[in-house]
Amino acid sequence: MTAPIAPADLRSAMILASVRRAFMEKGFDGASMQDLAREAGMSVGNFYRYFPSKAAIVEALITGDLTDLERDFSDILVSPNPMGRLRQTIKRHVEDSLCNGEGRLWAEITAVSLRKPEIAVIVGQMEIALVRNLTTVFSISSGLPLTDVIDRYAAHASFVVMMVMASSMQACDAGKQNADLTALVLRTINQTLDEIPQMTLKG
Amino acid sequence: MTAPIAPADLRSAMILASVRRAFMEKGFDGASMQDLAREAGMSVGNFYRYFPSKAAIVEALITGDLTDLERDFSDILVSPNPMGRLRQTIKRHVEDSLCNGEGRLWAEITAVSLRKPEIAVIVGQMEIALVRNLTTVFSISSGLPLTDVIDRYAAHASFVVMMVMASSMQACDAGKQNADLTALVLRTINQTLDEIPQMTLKG
DNA sequence: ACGGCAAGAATGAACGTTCATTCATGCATT
DNA sequence: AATGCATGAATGAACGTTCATTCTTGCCGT
Repeated sequence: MTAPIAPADLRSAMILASVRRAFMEKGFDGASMQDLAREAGMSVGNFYRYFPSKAAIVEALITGDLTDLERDFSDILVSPNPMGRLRQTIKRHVEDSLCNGEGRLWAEITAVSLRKPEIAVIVGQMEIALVRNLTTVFSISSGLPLTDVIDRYAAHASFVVMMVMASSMQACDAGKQNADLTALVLRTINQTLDEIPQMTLKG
Repeated sequence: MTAPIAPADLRSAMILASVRRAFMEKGFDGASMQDLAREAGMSVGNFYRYFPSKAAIVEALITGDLTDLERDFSDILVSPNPMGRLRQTIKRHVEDSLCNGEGRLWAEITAVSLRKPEIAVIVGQMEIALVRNLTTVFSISSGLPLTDVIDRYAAHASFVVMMVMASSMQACDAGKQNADLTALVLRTINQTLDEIPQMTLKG
């Protein structure tokens, strides 16, 4: 049987979605529980029925992002041309995430993760998941065993992740400057992916 | 005559140096004035004789970093081979800044600058200064007029800055993973700099 | 050499505010 | 009547900031 989605979980997910705005505008330390509750459209007391503490919200938020990423990759992995699909997903992500506020959140998460070990663990899990997913794509498109790919190209995966993150954290001025920079980022990512061997198709 | 350094300025500079640790460990919002004062080895009240508010400390801290950068570049610009000197300065910076806590501070600054316009202004000035300095180096080593270089290679400069920042914000695990990643970062930076035309030396 | 004294460096308790968290209470629905 | 969801006022701790006060220093007339 499929796991039934508890209504409370659904509610929690909706709360997490609304709460992002408050965190974007004020930061994790700057946003108060009052702010979060207001943004979620409920009272402070009721808020605590869904999340036992402020720290729990932050952790749930990051964990939720990890779930989203897994979903993106499951799409990529089942596609007929995973590597091509990966490239276009990254392109879209880099071009869209410029001014949508998602970068603010990631900058916040990065800063906190370098400071708080318990957050570092969660972010570390996410990066491990990303690298595993990326190397899996590499493995499929190259035909090499996953273990070999991890040995040789894990750093390539990390590097791509780093570039995507970094470009999402750029200040958005919507000028030529940013467009040129985005182009350079995408070119570099593509060059990095070009270094992964490709399986020669048999006719 | 050289501008005399007021003792108060010297003291402020020392306070800024000591205060970095508190900000690294707790973040800009997380560190209290009591924390900062304790780290600076003085009472809270006395602390306010040197900085009128918490925001002023943050701004002074970032501005101080800008001054440091200008000093680095003045060394580079007067060297006989500015481009080579630039490469080795970047290499040293990327390799050293991995686990020394400077990345924590930059992650914090990045996050705040995406959130607070007044901080964004200061960080923006720093990035402008960096790009101007880098393009000046490009201009010298290529022989092209500065305006041309800015037109064509400002994005290259921004890109290099972005890479250096991003790699300093990586979590430090001191393993093979990080070493490989750093190698990729440095390779990419060098490739980017290779695209700047070099003046042919005349014998 | 020495007591008196102004100047300002330094202190930490106090202030008003805001924070995360809790709890007594109300309002449906059964 | 009873159960579960929701409220927002209450609580105590901690925050940034201020301020009355105490130390430290160096100079003065003697």
